[in-house]
Amino acid sequence: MKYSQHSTDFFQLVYQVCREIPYGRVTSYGTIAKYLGSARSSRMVGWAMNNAHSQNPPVPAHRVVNRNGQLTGKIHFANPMEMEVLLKKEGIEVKNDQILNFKEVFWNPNVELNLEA
DNA sequence: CGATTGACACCAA
DNA sequence: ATTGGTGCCAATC
Repeated sequence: MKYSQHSTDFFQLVYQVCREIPYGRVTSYGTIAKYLGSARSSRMVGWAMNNAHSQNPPVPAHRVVNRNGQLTGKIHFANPMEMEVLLKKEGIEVKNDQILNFKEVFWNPNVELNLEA
């Protein structure tokens, strides 16, 4: 059932941004929300991820963590441990559900996408 | 339409 | 520094 798959949907925007995340990079919910114009909708972003797995091209939700760089959403993955594995495969150091070099791999769409534009 | 939810973020104690 | 509570926005039931 296609609930709201219009391109204007907030969710779609979230998914789109998530797919924009470069390999080996991660970002936070709040950052995405801010990029979309709703800085206070960080929770919405996380919720959007709830349907991320239902999207046709599954969004790399494993590259999205909270502002602490903590893998809070790993539990929502089919295999929670897969999130860590995926991140590690991308060169991201994950220890105890915490991205060690979070600051290094952090990707800021507000900045990078603007520079690219 | 009203109430609840949700993978967060921020402020206060 | 750590813990707890509140706020926010949109979607879902």
